[in-house]
Amino acid sequence: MARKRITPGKIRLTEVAKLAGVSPITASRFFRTPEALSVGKRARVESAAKELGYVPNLAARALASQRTEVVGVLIPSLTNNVFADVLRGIYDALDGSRYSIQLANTRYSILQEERLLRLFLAQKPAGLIVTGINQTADSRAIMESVDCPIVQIMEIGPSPIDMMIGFSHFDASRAAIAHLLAQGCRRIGFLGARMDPRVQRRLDGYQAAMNDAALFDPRLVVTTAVPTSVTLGGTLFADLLAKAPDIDAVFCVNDDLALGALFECKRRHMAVPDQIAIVGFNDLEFMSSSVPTLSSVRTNRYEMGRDAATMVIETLEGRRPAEPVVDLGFSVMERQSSARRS
Amino acid sequence: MARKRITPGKIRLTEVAKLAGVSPITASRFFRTPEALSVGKRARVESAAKELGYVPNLAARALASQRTEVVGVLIPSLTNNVFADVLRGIYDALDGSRYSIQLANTRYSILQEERLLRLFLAQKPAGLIVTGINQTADSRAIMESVDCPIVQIMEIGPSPIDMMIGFSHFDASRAAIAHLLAQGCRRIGFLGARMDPRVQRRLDGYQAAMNDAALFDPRLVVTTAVPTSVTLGGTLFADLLAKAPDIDAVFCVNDDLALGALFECKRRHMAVPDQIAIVGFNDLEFMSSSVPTLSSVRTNRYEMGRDAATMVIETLEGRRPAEPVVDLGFSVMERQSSARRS
DNA sequence: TTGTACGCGTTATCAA
DNA sequence: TTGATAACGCGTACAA
Repeated sequence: MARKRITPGKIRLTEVAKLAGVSPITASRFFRTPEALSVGKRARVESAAKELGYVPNLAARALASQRTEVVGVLIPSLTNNVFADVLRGIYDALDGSRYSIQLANTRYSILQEERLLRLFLAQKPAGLIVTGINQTADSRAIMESVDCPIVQIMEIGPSPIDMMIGFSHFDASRAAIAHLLAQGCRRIGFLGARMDPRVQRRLDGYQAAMNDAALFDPRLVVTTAVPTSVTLGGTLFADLLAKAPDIDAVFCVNDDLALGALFECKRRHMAVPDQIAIVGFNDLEFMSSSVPTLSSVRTNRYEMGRDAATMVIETLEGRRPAEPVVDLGFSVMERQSSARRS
Repeated sequence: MARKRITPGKIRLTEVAKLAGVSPITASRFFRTPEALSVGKRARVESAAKELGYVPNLAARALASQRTEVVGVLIPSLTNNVFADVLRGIYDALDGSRYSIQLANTRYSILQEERLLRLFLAQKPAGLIVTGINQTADSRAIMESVDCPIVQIMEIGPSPIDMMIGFSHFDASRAAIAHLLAQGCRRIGFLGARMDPRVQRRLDGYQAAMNDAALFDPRLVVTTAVPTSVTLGGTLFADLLAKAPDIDAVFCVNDDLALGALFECKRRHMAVPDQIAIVGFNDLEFMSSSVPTLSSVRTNRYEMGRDAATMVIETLEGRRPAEPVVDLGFSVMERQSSARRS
């Protein structure tokens, strides 16, 4: 009853070891800790592997070692430029390392996120990078019980699951409003799209700043759950003007909306900044080259991704970061679109 | 010498099977082909799995079955909006399915691509989606010897490795120039950044169209290897004006450059389209809401990603697409920026 | 520094 | 429809 499966042509570690004249485990060590081999055997295994075109079987490795070298990354959107920058940072940091990335898209749904989390964990990831601080209770419980470094990115808050890197969207938004107030603006509109948790906190920051100045008026706020776009910026700005024709400034929760608002101003022949000041959020590349240049709140997205990945690696290698929560801050980039002749 | 490793608390298939009162293989079948079980056992295994909180071990599964359910995706850039749309299509198509995605970034390097390809293949992917038709000879050889569906995306050409979906960048570019010629433009500049193979083919298309009209002049062409940006669009346009002050139109290889050129025109108080017509490429969302609206060549990026993923799935399920090469075409979106009063 | 023995958790194969 | 057996390819633990 020879119901063996043995595939004959296949190159396994055993084949490499045989050709090199060593035991399989020695060949195995060559790929993981080459410095533990004598120089002679090291060379023999190396050339044998090359000659046979050996490709390690990652599944077997993962099964035997009970771990993998993939870092799971959960982000809410692939389309959003903001995450593209974060991702670039993550890929850059992990590129030279032994770790690879498993990326998934939660589509701004924490239920979806929970599902993906379970999927990821079935693969025993080396580490995890997740977006934001609003997870389901189950997600949190799962992550807290898992034994791998986890970094929450994009924002900071109390009680990190493990580590955290980001900034305060509330403070950033409030700083943007403070800038507009300092420019002499009083009727400052707010344009928001998608309204995910971080955008919501920007709205909170706006409201706090306006309340502090005794200038808050609900008619100044226009939001929608619709995903953002430049076109939407124009639409929302038109809505805002309809509700509050006397505005002298508008704060947009992202730069696409700001650009859309600028175009809408052009269409209506409204002068920016003299008639309407505009401030965006994220400081995408185009903000500094539009006409007029657009003010925005710069956030350190690339650094966020890069450092989050680095925190994972450092932890895996036993050098846990001293500070589990990193505030990357932000800066208000004051440009022509909000330069009022007070 | 009992150096067993047996972890006690762990829930394996065996535990589930024991609780359900069936053999492990029966429990295994429940997760793969539930309809092959009798109704009674099916229910018993199901409740046992739920009760124990069983999570399948993907590494063991991959090792035993010699395959995985991940589709590898190789793209040259994460920052480029163009790929964000393609990715969204891929994720959307694969989302409901059993397959997950392994994404890697080649950074526009075919050597990097080859390295990543080897890495992916060590995981025995269910399928592969790669960008473009310019792979190294080794990459091609590797892919041709692999037994899984492979789709090349973004462009089409002769001799697909397996399947292909995209469009002709040469034709698309030529169509854009034909449009400008039809508008009465004669001195049509060309702005190119990054100059990857597909951009190069757009340049070829431009040159062919201009030669056909006996209007080609090397001074009209400005290119750089630098990655694209809106700011760069302004810079390149300024360079073009310096070399050829008499241009009456500019074709930009992407929309960021086009927007940058538009802003540069504003800065110089050059009327668009009356003095300078502008046409971009890709038709990103903002093109239709700028002032003036910007003409562009629309490409079906989302569909490309979605259909590429679908082709992989169909092939895996035994329904191989009738046509291995799919041309998604393009369309020239004629907007204000190129509407000349002939 | 190198090797022996065996387990990792699942599925393919064959038989009933 | 169900089950027994072995195999998937590698790493861990321990010994030499």
